[in-house]
Amino acid sequence: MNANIYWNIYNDYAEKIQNGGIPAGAKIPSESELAETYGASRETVRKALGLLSQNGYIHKVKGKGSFVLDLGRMKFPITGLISFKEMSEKMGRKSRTLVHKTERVPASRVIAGHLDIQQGATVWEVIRSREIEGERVILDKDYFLPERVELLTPEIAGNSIYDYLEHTLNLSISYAKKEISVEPATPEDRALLDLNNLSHVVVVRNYVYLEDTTLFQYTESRHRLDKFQFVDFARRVR
Amino acid sequence: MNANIYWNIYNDYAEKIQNGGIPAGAKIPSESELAETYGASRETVRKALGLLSQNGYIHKVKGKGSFVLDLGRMKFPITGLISFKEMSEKMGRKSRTLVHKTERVPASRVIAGHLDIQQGATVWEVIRSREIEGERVILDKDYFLPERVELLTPEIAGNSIYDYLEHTLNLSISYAKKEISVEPATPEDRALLDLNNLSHVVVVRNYVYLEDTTLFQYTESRHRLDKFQFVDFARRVR
DNA sequence: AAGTGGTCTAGACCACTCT
DNA sequence: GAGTGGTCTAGACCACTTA
Repeated sequence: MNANIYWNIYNDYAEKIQNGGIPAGAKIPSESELAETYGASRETVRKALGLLSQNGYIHKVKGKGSFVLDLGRMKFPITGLISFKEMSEKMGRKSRTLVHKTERVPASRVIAGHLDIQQGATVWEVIRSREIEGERVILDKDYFLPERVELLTPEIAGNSIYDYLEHTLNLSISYAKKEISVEPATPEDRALLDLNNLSHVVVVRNYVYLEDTTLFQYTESRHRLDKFQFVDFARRVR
Repeated sequence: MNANIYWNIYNDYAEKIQNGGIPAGAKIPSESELAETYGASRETVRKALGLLSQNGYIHKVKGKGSFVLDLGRMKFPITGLISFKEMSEKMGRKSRTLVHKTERVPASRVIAGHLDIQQGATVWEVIRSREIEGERVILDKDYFLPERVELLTPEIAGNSIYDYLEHTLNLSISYAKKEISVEPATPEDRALLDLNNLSHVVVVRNYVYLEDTTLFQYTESRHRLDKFQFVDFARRVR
C-alpha cells in the first residue's frame, strides 16, 4: 500500500516489537547498520525510527542507541484515529454492533453547529450501539455531510464505516480533533445503553477532516462510565 | 535554549499562528521560499513544517502548499505534557493550589506497583488540590523516586514542580504515558474536593519517564466529573 | 509548464557515551 | 578513539495541482 522505504522499515520494526520479536529494553541496530541492511540512506532510516519513537515503540538515546519500550503492548483504543472495529479486533473481545438508524435527516441546531453548516441542511445520521461481552456500553452517533457520502446503508453501518469511506469512496481522512468530557446521561442513552443506574456518560466528540481541510464528519461516542478508558503516549517537545 | 535552525522556523510560525498573525486558512510560504528566507536547506524547513503539522498548526497539501489550521487556539489542558500551572495561566482563570502533604513515606502496595519498586521503599508523596474559581475541583497525588529528587518543600509544591525538576534539578523529562478512566470517589476525594454529591471522579494516571528510560514519577490527577475536559489532536498515520 | 510538497541520497560536522 | 544519534546540506526525482 505504501511502498516507501521508510515505511517498510517502520512496519518491520513496529511488528517485531508488537509481537515480542524484540523484547522491551533491547537495543535495535544502529542507524548506520540499518541503512546498510536496508540499502537506504541514514536519513531515510532516521525517518522510520522517528516514527517508531513518536508512536511509543522505541526510545533514542544520543551516544548509545535506540531501545525498545514497554508501552507498545498496552496501546489502547481511542488514541490516534482508530475505529471501533479495529479496536475490538485488536483486543480480541466479543463485540457486536447494533444499528438503530441510518437516515438522511435535517440537521438540528446543535449538529449544524458542530458541522459548521446551516441548520436544517441534510446530513446522514447513523446511530449505533456497541455491545461488548453482552452489555451495550457505547453509543455512537455519527453525522456525515451528504456531499461527500452519497449512500449509506444499515449493512455498511454494521461493518466499518471507515473501511467504506476510505476504500470504497476513496475519501482520505487527514486529521481529527477529539474532546473528552463527562455529561449527564440523556433518555436516549438510557434507552440504548445498559447504564445500570449510572447518572453520567463519558462523551467523546470527534471532528474528522479530509485532505482538503473540510470538516465532513462529526461523531459523538457516548461511553458507560465504568467501561471507558483512554490511553495516551506523549513525548516532550524536542 | 535550542539554537537549531528548524527550531527557529518552527517557533516563528507557531507563534505567528497562535497570536493570529497569520489567519486560519491562509497559505504560508512554500518550502523553497522558506529555505531561502532562512538561509536553510529545504529538508531543514521540512523538519520545521513537519512539527507544525504534527502539532495541529498547519496542514500540508501536495501540489498546493501549507495552510494554517483553526485548531491552535482551542488547544487545551492535558494534551501532551503540560502542567497545571502552564494550563491555568494559558486559560487566564483564577486558580489556587492547596498543598496538603509533602513528605517522604514508605510506598504502599499500589503505589509501589505503579512505580515498579519494592513495597515499603521510600517515595516522595505530594498531595495538592487545585481550586478554580473558588471550587476545589482537582486532586493531584504525586509520587517521586527519592533517588532523583532529594528535596521537596511545600513551597516548591505550591509552585510548579515541573519547573523545579527541569530547571533546578536539571532532570530531563522524556516521555509519559497517560491513562484516563472514571472511578468511584474515595473518602479522600470527598474530603479534599468540592464534589457536590457526584459519585465518581475522572482519574488521570500519569507515568513520567526520564531520558534514560527510567520511570521516576507517578501522578494521579483526580478531577470532578463536570469540570473535566481533554482535547486531542490526531493525524492519520502517514 | 511551472510550482508545490513527498521521498531519497551521500556526505558532512557535531555532541554524546563507552572503553 | 570508536560508535552512536542529532543537525544540516545540495541536489535529485517523483506525484500532484494549477494555469
